[in-house]
Amino acid sequence: MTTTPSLPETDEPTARQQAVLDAVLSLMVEEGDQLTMTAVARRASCSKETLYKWFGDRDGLLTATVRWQAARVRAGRYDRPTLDIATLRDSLKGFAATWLTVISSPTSIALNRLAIGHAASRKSNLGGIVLANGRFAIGERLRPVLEAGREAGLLAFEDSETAFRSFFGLVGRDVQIRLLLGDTLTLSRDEIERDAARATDQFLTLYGGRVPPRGSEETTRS
Amino acid sequence: MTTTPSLPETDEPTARQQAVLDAVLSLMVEEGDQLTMTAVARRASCSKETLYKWFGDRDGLLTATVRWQAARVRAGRYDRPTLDIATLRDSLKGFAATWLTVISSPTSIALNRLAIGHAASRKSNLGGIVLANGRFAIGERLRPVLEAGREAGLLAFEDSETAFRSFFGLVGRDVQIRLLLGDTLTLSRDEIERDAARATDQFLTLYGGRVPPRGSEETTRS
DNA sequence: GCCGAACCGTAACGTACGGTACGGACTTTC
DNA sequence: GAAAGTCCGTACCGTACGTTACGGTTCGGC
Repeated sequence: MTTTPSLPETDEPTARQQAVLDAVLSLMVEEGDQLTMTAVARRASCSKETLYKWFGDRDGLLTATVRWQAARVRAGRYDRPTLDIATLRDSLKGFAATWLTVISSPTSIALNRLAIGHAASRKSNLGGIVLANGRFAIGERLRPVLEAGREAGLLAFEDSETAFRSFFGLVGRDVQIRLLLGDTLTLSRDEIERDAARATDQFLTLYGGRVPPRGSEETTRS
Repeated sequence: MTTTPSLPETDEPTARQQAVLDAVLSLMVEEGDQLTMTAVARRASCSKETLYKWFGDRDGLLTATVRWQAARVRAGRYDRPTLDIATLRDSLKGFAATWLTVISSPTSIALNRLAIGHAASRKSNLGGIVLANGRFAIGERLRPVLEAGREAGLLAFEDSETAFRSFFGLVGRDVQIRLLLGDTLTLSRDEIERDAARATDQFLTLYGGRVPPRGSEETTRS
């Protein structure tokens, strides 16, 4: 309690601090459980005293790590959706592929495992942070796309949130829970592209509006 | 290492041992993280020595608990599917409702959190056991239903596993990951019924065979 | 050249918890 | 009715790890 931690909430960590957080991430991916303060200090070539001065305590370090990774993932940006079906399909497919890539990455798996483990106890809701920057962030970013699609008559739904949740399910299916539980399941670039296309076509079949999804093509097959 | 644990793999635990395992489950749900051997002994009114004699070590106790809960869930049984669309729809809807009920139960949440936490380290794959008795078990039980539906011309797909994964996604959507991460999300009996019906109708829209899903009804709405 | 701040490496402390040992009580067996 | 077995309650041990403290080094400012 000598000094207040220098990362209260919002301000960007310094380059050195970012290096420490990257060390936490790499250690989390490689060692999984053994994420001890001593190991972090050794990997990051810094002293434990510095860790405590910067991040307060272990939870502070983990929280900063989650925020740091979230900020990195948030980097991607998406255009304003236009009004034709091809662009809409491309936007959805891009979202799906990005999402699959994220949830199947070792970093995401390790991070979600950590947050889920912490959600079991009460303190320091890493789970809430991960939810806000993962599931809910992508929902918010996809919403304008869906609503633009509806205004253009390409989609039909009452609640964009409900529609998104179906899309979410069609894209992710059982992938995330299987990976979190340790199933050895590798998604190649091609598989991700194919799954994204299939999920998008299925979503358009279910929620397509007055305009038929695409000519006379059938859409349920991959 | 004085005595070999009396629950090697297969045989049913005694009534007293079942009471201990139930104590573990209740403790897991209530206290989440603080699942210590001392706490289990106190809750179950038994000695730690007895715990170690019966279950070997902590992992043995947790493994036995997972198996015990799995055996309890597996109790449900399903009829041979018949050939008309109404029965198929009822079977699918029943599966969906059961699955939603299971994954939203506090016991399942606590158990999956524990298994996911353990999947991070190497030893003792609780994750594998949970996967085998959860995700994969329900897949195996649903497969004959799907294939009977295909043989009757009510469903069209190449791979039943692929079809099931889409059904799985339409049913579960983001529910499980949100609950695991600590989102406060309560599913009432009515909501589960409605979600199960919606997912089933959507699945039949995507994978319905030569016979149209049902008369002239639309199926994307809940 | 000197001072202080920042930081590294490491040793030390306190605690929590998995695992073990032991005494006492109750039940079963002969 | 005593010996043996089972199990409860509790004290104890060893270790791992979060947290703190301290000496030594580097570096910018004067």
